[in-house]
Amino acid sequence: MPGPIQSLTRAAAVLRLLAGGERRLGLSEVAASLGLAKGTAHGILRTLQQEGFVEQDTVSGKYQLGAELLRLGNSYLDVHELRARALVWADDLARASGESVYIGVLHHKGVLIVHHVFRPDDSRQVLEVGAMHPLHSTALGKVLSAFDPVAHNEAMDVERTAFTHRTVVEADAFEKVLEDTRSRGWASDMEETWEGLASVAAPIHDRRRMPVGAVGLTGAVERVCEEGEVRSRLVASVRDAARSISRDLGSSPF
Amino acid sequence: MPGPIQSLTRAAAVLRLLAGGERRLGLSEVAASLGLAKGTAHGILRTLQQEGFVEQDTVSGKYQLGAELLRLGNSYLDVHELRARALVWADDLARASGESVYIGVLHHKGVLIVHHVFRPDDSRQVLEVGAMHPLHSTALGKVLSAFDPVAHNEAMDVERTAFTHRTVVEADAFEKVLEDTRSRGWASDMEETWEGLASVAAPIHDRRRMPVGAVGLTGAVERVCEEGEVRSRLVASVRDAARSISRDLGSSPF
DNA sequence: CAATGCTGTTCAGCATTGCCGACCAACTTC
DNA sequence: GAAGTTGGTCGGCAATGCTGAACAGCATTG
Repeated sequence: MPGPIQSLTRAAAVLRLLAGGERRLGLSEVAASLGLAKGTAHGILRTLQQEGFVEQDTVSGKYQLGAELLRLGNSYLDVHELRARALVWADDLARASGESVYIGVLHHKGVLIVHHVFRPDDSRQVLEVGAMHPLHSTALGKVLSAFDPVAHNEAMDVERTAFTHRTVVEADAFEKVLEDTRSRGWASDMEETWEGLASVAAPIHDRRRMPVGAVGLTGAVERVCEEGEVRSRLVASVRDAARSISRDLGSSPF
Repeated sequence: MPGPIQSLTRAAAVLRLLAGGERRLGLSEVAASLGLAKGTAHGILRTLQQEGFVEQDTVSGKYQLGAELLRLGNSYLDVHELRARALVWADDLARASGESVYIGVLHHKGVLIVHHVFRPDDSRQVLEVGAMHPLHSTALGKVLSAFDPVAHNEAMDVERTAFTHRTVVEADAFEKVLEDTRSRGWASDMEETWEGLASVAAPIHDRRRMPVGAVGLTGAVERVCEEGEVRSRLVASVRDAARSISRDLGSSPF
């Protein structure tokens, strides 16, 4: 395979750098962080700014991500077939379970949330579409790691940080979890990522029976679990939703 | 000002092209649409793919936008100061009014929605964050056009399409609408964009009293209006919210 | 069933392109 | 006011990436 275009990979690195740090970054910081000459970095930033991918604070001169990225990210969702098919099923699942519902796909050693339905009550919640969740500690991540070979490799490679004392970190133990997930067809997360929160998820397959994503719900452990186990009613709802979406995508049910 | 980087502007054009068409595009289509040699287009696409900005359907070989854009768009929202400050106020406004609330900023001859709170009932709604609304027919757009000189120019330049029979299209009449908006400090949209929907919006100013965005609500014309006029209670709520956000941004209230 | 149009992809040669690093101007901070 | 910053610019060199043609895999077509 021929080499990639230098200026493009550098521009992508700039965007990722800007996405990483919370605050705005100056030209010199960008150049130094990426090991580029100031002139080079400036050329890239100037072009990205003209295209709307980057904005410059007129007073401080520092740079941040631009609005065009939001627009393009939204367009991505529009063409995303899995998401489009899953919309109504996710809604039903949220209604039936009373919990927040997430749909995620594998992306860059993590789970990218492509759809999120709020828990159907009036509590204040923040939308997590576009956010990344860890592969090794969430129900969505475990499902992907168990059924998608690529995700499996990435999950084993990545450093599995312990978010809580219940997080499974050790390789052998984690592999065991994935085997269980494969055999029973769904995964759970009992306060392994966030204290007090539990989640359940099941895999979504496409027409060629390849795993393309996962659907799951998350909620307070007191509501989701019973005697240390996930309520079987919720497990059934999640698996039903996953099957329905898969069928919508053309996967035959048998 | 020195010239922009060729390959970058071309890559941006590719992304915008992919964002425009609903369906996936083939290499040849991309190359032809942009007037590039096939080899050139392929190099750009290949690099964008490696960076995750573009994905290729393995079976058809066609290209579509990639997941990384969603992630970056999300990061954009994280850094967006206006949005961060406005979150709670938008929530309160939705609660008080019982309608969906939008926050928009000027972007590329339109209004980019950076925040959207669902109408507080159980109806099925689609999140419009990242979507573009027209400048000349929505309340948000009119507010921006009235108070932001840049938006004003763009609104006058752009071709104002008539979405409904009530849309104000003609230049003089539109200018009149903007003057009214300026004098009373808020704008409305009575079925000028979508049949049956009305909206109200007010401007948000930053610490230097420059207009940086707008906040508004949208709902069924029967609920929002009364005897052909927007309910004054809703107008007051929207303007209060706009003032609160502006104050949060450091704009002095007098 | 082969011919013919597609598709995406590769490659080598050439000159355009954009990278580099020094330089400049405008602000802070001593 | 000097010595740091900062972001921004510019000329010259060569590495870079663009071009256009040729390739391989697939469908549809004659």
